[in-house]
Amino acid sequence: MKTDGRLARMLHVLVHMGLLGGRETSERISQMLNTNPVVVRRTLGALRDHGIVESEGGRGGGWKLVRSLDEVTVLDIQRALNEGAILPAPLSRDHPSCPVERASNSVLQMAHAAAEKELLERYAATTLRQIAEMAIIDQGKVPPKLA
Amino acid sequence: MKTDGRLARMLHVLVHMGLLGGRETSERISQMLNTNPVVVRRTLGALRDHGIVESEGGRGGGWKLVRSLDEVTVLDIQRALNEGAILPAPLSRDHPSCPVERASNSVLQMAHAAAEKELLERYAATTLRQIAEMAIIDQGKVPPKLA
DNA sequence: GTTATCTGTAACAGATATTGTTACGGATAA
DNA sequence: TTATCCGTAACAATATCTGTTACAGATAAC
Repeated sequence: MKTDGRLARMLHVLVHMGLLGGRETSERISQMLNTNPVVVRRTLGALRDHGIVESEGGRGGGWKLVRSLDEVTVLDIQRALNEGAILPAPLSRDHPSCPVERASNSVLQMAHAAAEKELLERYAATTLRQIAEMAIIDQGKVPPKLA
Repeated sequence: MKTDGRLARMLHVLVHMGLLGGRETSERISQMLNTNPVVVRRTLGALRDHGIVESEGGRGGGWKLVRSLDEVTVLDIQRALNEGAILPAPLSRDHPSCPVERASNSVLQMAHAAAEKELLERYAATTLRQIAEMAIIDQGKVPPKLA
């Protein structure tokens, strides 16, 4: 299964934006993410539609985090990127009326629901501020002069 | 993200095979799964390599469940199909030395590990027998004459 | 008002993974 | 010897994210 790296990238860049405070162009952000400005505009566009960042065109324009780092959770970003289930159960639909298929699907459905609940709780409990603080501590652990 | 339907399909068909008791051809199994015999041979081949089913070629050949329904868990099937992580965290690798990227990845890694642990526990606690019993009860709930 | 910046989007190729098909070689029992 | 069946290669179809190029529209500087 291929992983979707947008959530990790958005967490990364939003924390940078929150720490820097000002407006950043998609060009600069694309350098932070080692990718293309269009990819940045495409993905940040979803966050703008959910009121997490704002964009401004023209000279001096760019992207800015609207809410405080304390007010944004990992779950907020996840929901902005994808409204559906995070861990959809991989069910089969070969013979929907077959009791065995239904029982198999039911088992998978319940297990995935429990896993998703665990994931959602942690996503909801983690703010961008906490990530920023982890990063600052990490930075202190490995001073440039010593590492 | 596209889902991988092999686990659900294998649970479905293994329960049928366990209840029927005998040997089934990939042609018949493909009808249970509403698909192609080659898909069946491909997927059941992975289970054979893990000692869950056996295959025999030639006339009268086919596939047979080697272990009892009580002895096979959902986790056994999952592991036979895919040895890797079930819920790999979608991390970014844009700037591996950036503390912010590392902190973001760390948060995602821990959350997914917790979710996967929950999922594994349920997979390990569910046997094919339990699925078979659920199917039988389900069948009783909706008698053909009434449904 | 012209120009240099920036965003918004369409369009298309590339990578990856499962699924569906066809084709054919090899093995086994009647 | 023949009718079955598995094993596997090969290829197209599908789906999703990603990377790129191209261009239209908006905005501030001059």
